[in-house]
Formats: sequence, structure tokens, C-alpha cells
Amino acid sequence: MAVSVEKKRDTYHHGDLRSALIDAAEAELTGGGVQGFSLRRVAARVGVSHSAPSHHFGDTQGLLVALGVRAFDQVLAAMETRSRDIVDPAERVVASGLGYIDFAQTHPAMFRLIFGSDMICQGSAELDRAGQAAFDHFARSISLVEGEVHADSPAPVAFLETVHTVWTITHGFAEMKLGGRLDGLDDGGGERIEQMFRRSVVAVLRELHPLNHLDASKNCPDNAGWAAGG
Amino acid sequence: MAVSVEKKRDTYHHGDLRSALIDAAEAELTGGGVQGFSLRRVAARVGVSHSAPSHHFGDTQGLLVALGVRAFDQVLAAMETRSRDIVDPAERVVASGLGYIDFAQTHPAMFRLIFGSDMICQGSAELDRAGQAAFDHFARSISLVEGEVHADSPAPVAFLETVHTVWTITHGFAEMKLGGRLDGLDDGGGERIEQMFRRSVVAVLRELHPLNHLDASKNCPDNAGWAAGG
DNA sequence: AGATTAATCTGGCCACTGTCCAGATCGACC
DNA sequence: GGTCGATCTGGACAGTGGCCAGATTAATCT
Repeated sequence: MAVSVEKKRDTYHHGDLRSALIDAAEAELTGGGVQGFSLRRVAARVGVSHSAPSHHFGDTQGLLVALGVRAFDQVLAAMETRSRDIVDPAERVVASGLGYIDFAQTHPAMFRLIFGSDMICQGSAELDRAGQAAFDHFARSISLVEGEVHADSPAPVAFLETVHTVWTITHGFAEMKLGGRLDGLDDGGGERIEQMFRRSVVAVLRELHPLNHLDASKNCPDNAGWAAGG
Repeated sequence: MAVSVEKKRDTYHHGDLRSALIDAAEAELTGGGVQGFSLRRVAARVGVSHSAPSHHFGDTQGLLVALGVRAFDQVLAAMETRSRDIVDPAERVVASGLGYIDFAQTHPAMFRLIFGSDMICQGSAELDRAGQAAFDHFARSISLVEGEVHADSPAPVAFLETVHTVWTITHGFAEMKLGGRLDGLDDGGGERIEQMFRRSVVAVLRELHPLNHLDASKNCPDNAGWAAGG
């Protein structure tokens, strides 16, 4: 057996078992993927009985939902970290998306947990909140492109469509890159994929504001664009 | 137990067990999702011993890979059916993508199997071929937009980038719609989402050919575009 | 034809899993 | 100090996938 008991504790009660289990679950998921996830191994990792988790999460799914909340928070953090220092509004949206894509690449199991799996089917309130927070980040970035803020009044439908579209395109790139289906284009560092993503987002944002100053080739070293050839 | 033995057979050998198992696996997957998949239930469904599948597929993953090949073929068929009668080149690309998105919606488990799960991690040759066939369909449609065919000479890099981008955007819409993350925009029939997808694809294709005749609003009842508001 | 070989399928075994439940232990509050 | 509820344990149970020896049958060879 490869997995052994990590900690022997002298007290009967753990003290902070709930968060310890979430930590262990993340490590377990990162190591073995969504498919090989085992609740008993998580318990053993913390050094606790195999049925202890049920008292905190009830179910395996309960633990994974709690872990999914953390995953959404991590996605949001990755987007914020990447986009924080960018001043250009459009490039800020791109940077948020790149943070999203990078998170999928560096934490594939956590990303699959909240998106690709059916272990978290019914949305808990906490999970919805965490997912909404990630969406709101996109919405805030895009509202800067638009130049206005929909703080009090409800956002117009067209604006929401743009946010959803940008999120969708970002998610598409994250999934395809994660699945290795863009490997044939990658010249090693992934700059080409990054340019493809940037052009896609800018094209959509330009569709929103055809008359403003958005320029797709502004941050592109290869000025000729898609049709230029390699 | 809800699942019972479907067929009692008099012969010791089944005759066509391999394809029967794939059929049963698809039914099982459709019913219970990727997570609740059970190889023993598949065997019981066909009316065969629980270890019979191993002689044909070796492993659970072997069976799922074979099922994944079928899933890719179904995706391709959905794209071809939807785009067959469309003459306008750009709208043909859109129609192929809509077939892709529709398949994800109507066959979520099969779609998740080939994309969202880690049960099929290492690509078998058959699976790669089936996935490549779906990609080639996109490539052929887009080459019609470009007006030239790269039959003998290798396709230029910029063209491949466009194909990958269109596929990626299509996949993003499929995933997000499947996850219910676009439900807030849907006015019931999904026409709004369809328009969002169409505009995204056309914007990308226009990026490829800025000077040609592509018009995003050609097939859009709402002529004002994204920024018009609801 | 008869005999040998290879393919196919069975049923039992093992380790492992998630969930349930009665009981042990212990912190908190009256 | 005593009671109550939260926390944790360990055993039980059905279900799972992979393995293996053996039964059965189709295919092939002589």
C-alpha cells in the first residue's frame, strides 16, 4: 500500500478536521485525478477513521462540493493575480482569461472537478456563489472596456451576452489546451495559443464596440494577423 | 436492483459480444453518467458473465475507449447532418458547430466521456483517428470560406490556427451550455445562444479574411448586433 | 473424418470502495 | 459535577474491477 497514515495524533478529537480533510482531498485529487478519488484514502491521509468525513460532509459528493468551492476561489485568484497590474482595459480582459487558462493547465484535476465531471451535479448555494464570483470578475473587466459600470441598475442584455461569450471562449481554450488538442500549434512556450486567444477575445470585444480604439495587433509581435501564415 | 439480465441465450458463445457490449455500454453511460458507470452492469445487461468483457477490451478503460471512438463518430455525423445542405460557406461552418453543440446537449454522457473525463487519458490510435476526422470536417468547411483547398500541399499555419480557434470556440459553447452556465441568457429555444455563437465564429472568420464578403448580420434577425441591447 | 489448437465465456477469488450504524470519547453548557 | 450533543471509531454490508483456473466451443490442421 503506497498511502500510509500521515499523522498520529494523541487527542481523540482532531480539532480542525473539516479543513484538514479539504486540504487532503485537494492533494488526493491532484495526485490521482477525479476518477481515482477515494474518500477512505483522504481519511487515511489525515490519520482519521474512514467514516469520520461523513460527520462533516455527509457524503463524498459533499466533500467534493466543498473542494469545488475552493477550486472556484482559486480560479478567481488566478485571474485577479494575472490581471491586477494591467491598465489597458481590453488587455486586462485577456489577462484574466489567460489566468483562467493557466489555472486549468496547472491544476487540471481541480479544473475538471468543477467543470468536466458529473460528481458535482446539483449546485449548492456556496458553489453557485463561488462560480458567480468568477463570472463577476469577467463582468467587471469587460465593463471597463465598455467604459461604464452597471453597479446599481441591472446590466443590459447585450453586455451580459458579451461577458458570457468571453467566458465561453476562455473556457474553450482552457479545455482544449488541457486536453492536449492544441499541442500541434504550440511552439513550446504557448505564445502562439496566447495570440490566438487574444485575437479571439479582441474580435468579440470589437464586435461590441466597433467604433472604439481597440486594436487587435497592439500587443501582437506578429503584426500581420491570422491570415499571414507562419 | 433495477438492472436485470436482458437476454438469456442458449449458446455458450454470444456470437457478437464485442459490439453488443459497446451498445450496452452506451446505454449504461447514457443512463448513469460517467461517474456511475459499472462494467459489471454492462455485462449483466448483455446477459453475460461479469468478466467476459475483459477478453474483448482487456480493461474498463479499453471498453470506454472503444465507446469514445463511437462518440467521436457521432459528433462528426451530427456536424455533417447539420451542415450538409448549407451552401453559404461561413454559415456552413456555423452549422457544423451547431451540430457539435447540439450533440453535447443531447448526448451529455458521451460528450463528457471523450472530453471532460480522465478515464480516456492516453490516446489510442483509433481514438486519435476518430478525433482527427472531426477536426478535418471543420478544416474542410473553413477551407471553403477561404476559397482554396489544401489537398496535396500541407495547410498553412495560419489556416490551422483558424480551424483550431473555431473548434475551440465551438467546444466552449458546447461545454458552457451543457453545464447550464448559459441558461440565464436562453429565451427558451436557445436562439440567443445560437446568435452569440454565430457572431463569434463570423468574427473569427472575418479576422481571417478582412476584405471578403462575410457579413455577421446576414443570418441574424436582430440586425443591430451585440451592442444593441435586448 | 478426427484431433489439436485457439478463441470465448464462466465463476470464484481478492483487495478496495462508499455508506450505514451502534458505541466510545470528549468538549460545552447548565 | 452532571448532562447533552458533537466528534470520532470500528465493524458490517453490498458493490466494484481485475485476476486466474477451468469449462465450452469454434476454427484449423492432419
